[in-house]
Amino acid sequence: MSRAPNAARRSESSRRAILTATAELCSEDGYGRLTIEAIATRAGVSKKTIYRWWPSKGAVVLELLDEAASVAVDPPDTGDLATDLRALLTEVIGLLTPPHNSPAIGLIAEALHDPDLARDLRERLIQPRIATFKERLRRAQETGQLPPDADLDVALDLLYGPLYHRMALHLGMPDSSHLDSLIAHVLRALTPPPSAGVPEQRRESQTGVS
Amino acid sequence: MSRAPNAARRSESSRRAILTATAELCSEDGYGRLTIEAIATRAGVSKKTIYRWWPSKGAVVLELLDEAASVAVDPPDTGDLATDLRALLTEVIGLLTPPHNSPAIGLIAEALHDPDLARDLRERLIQPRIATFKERLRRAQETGQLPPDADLDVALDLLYGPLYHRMALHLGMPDSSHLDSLIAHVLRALTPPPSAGVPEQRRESQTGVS
Amino acid sequence: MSRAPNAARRSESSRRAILTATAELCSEDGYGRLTIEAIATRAGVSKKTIYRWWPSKGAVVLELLDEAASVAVDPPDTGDLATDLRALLTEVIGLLTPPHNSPAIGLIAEALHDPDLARDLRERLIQPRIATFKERLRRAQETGQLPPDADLDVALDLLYGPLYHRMALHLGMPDSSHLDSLIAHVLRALTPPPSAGVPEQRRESQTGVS
Amino acid sequence: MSRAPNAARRSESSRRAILTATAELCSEDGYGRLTIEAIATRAGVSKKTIYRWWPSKGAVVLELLDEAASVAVDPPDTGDLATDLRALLTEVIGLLTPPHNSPAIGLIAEALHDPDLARDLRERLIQPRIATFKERLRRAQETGQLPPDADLDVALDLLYGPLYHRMALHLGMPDSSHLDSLIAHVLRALTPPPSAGVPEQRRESQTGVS
DNA sequence: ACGTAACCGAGACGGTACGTCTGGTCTTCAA
DNA sequence: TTGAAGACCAGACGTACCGTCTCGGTTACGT
Repeated sequence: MSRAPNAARRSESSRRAILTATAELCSEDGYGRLTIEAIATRAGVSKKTIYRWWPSKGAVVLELLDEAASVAVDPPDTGDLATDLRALLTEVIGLLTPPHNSPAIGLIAEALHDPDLARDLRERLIQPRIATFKERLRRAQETGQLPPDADLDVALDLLYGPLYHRMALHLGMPDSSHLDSLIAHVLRALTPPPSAGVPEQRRESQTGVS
Repeated sequence: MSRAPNAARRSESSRRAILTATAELCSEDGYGRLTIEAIATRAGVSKKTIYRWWPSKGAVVLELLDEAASVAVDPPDTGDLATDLRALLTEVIGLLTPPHNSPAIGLIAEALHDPDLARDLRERLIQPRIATFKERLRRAQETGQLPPDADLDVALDLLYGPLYHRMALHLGMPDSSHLDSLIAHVLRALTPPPSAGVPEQRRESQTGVS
Repeated sequence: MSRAPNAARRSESSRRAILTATAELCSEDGYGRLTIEAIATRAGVSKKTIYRWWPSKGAVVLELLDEAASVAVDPPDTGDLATDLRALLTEVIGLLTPPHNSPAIGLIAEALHDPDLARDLRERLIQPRIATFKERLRRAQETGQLPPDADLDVALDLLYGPLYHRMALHLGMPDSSHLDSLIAHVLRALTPPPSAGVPEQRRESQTGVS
Repeated sequence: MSRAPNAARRSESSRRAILTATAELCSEDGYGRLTIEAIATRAGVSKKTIYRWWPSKGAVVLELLDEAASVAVDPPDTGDLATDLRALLTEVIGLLTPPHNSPAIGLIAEALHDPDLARDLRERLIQPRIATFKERLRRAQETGQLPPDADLDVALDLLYGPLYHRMALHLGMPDSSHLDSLIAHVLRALTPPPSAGVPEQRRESQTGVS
């Protein structure tokens, strides 16, 4: 019969101390070494206070990333699709490229056997970015940079997929030219079978990249 | 100054018991609940014996998968590229689709913060499959199903990437039609910009898929 | 510099609720399981309110016993000393014989490492009873049932001592015949060394018992 | 399904370290401040190791006292009963008179709400001393210092009772003259109603005390 | 009569210690 | 002289209460 704590009376200073301590410890020792005990000690906070507001250390880190992300709800829009996709992918590459032991990677690892955390991760971090991504593609359809019937879900898979693939298998994130090549391939895949002048349009947008 | 154990005197029956126990426990409780202690108890083996031959529980599971995989070194070759890619991807989908709590997923999760395990995983399980995959693409180039300058690394990223993407974010494995669509898109991406009869060839291979 | 609360404004209903809840919890789970938190919850009272008026859970229980005790200030006096001593001892036996987990015993246990509580316990529960006990013996001296120079402190020790001895070591409270025997021995101890007809006097008083 | 640990393989050095640490902490901070955690830390031992062999901190302290006691199985026997009783009682007074925060008192307090510990305490510490005490009285009966039908259980109650009474109520241990007086009274109580030369014998023993 | 002091409920907070768990190492003993 | 059995150190886990502390709301006194 554990009743929910009263969020109104929550101590913001404790919350801040916890997130700060988590960030520090995470960058010092890596997500793997991160411990609720250590967070509590570093933050000068009772373990109970952490457990009161978060179900697991993963949830704390998720909130940390959530804050840090400060999601740009509006997608970048320079007018050139490839450039904007590059920007979006580069942000994710940043999250998945550990200087040491990335919190994002740790979070994904933990979510792999914690369905609750997985759901939170998806809802709070991933879905907003997916929406942003699709919004940009939708604009591209409006401007004719992409055909109106292009499958945006496939685009999502093809563009983000490689990053997770490489993360999961420790294959190294794509460098700048890999990235350009990937984007070019995917844009080509999304264009309709060659019939008329559509390809020219695509080529124009690619030209804009260089 | 820990001396290496003498592999020649290793007890094969212990090894078998350990792997069997690991398999059982893994399918009963899932990788997450798996414990060296539990393996030792179930296998009737000392913990020391496990630590003597494997550095971590991940390594045990890796060996388990390695055996079970008995990789078909030769790629499938029905003559139709899309069909064969489908077969290759479907195998991976099987590994990444947990009936319960897949050992493969657990292994990937653990490898995310264990570089040694990651290396072993890559060398023993992943690279052989990548080689097989590329071998099939190379044959496709020889038969003209793919252009000779197609970037096989990009193909790898685009085809396997989506699976890991979906695994990592719990988005659900692609179903049959998703898969067809992905393969079709990727094959289109790999063909050169429309100039000659190549597109026809591609369309043929797509027809073969349906 | 915590100022003393104003007793005049104290809420009697809270006090009652706290004592009632304490009594219930004590009889349900025993003194050992009793916690301030549980009392507060059961009584529908803030923990602060308890701490405002009592220094410890022991103090609450002490007040509970104090109320329940409703000390008979006047000692029993049937005219027969042994009978009256029996009555006095029987009351204490009742307190120290747990049907379950006696609050009195719990209180004594806690007082063993809480000097403040020990003092309160002595002053509020014990001393009045000792005074009553001695008052009865004094009357016995006046009526000649005890010699005028009988050592009343020794009598106290000899009569109550066995009860605490048995409580402390879980030896079981004396039954009816033990009790008679104890009283008889102690009365004999208090009589002066045999010189004249004194023994007869004692025997008379014993006869009065039947 | 917790299997019992194998006592044969128990580490004597750990056991010693634990008991030593317990003794130190007990005399430094008192029984009340004693903590399993602190014992483990001080002893350089895992908490698990303590819990493996003892059910509670009380049990550890009990074993400590048990060792320290190294009970003299043979009762003192100077030939004078009162003198020997004095010696026996003085030993107990020593245990129950805290220089600070006596382990024995803490143990008794804990046993008051821990029946298992109470049983152990009785069997390992108390009963042997009771047996020793009664053995001395039995010899006194043989030498005629006590009547053959003296009730030894009553003697036990009357002699040890006062000590526990005073301990429980923080009344202060009896000083030397109190003690003499108590013993004298009890010996008188154990002698039969005056009829023959017995009193002389008693008086002799009393003389021996002074 | 009305401001204000202080009690009240509620419960979040920093802490301490609990007893359990798992990981990896070290010791013992039987074959 | 190996290897099964398992005790050991280490320390994080999540829980239970502790006693302190705000926070509004509500008496009830004192001016």
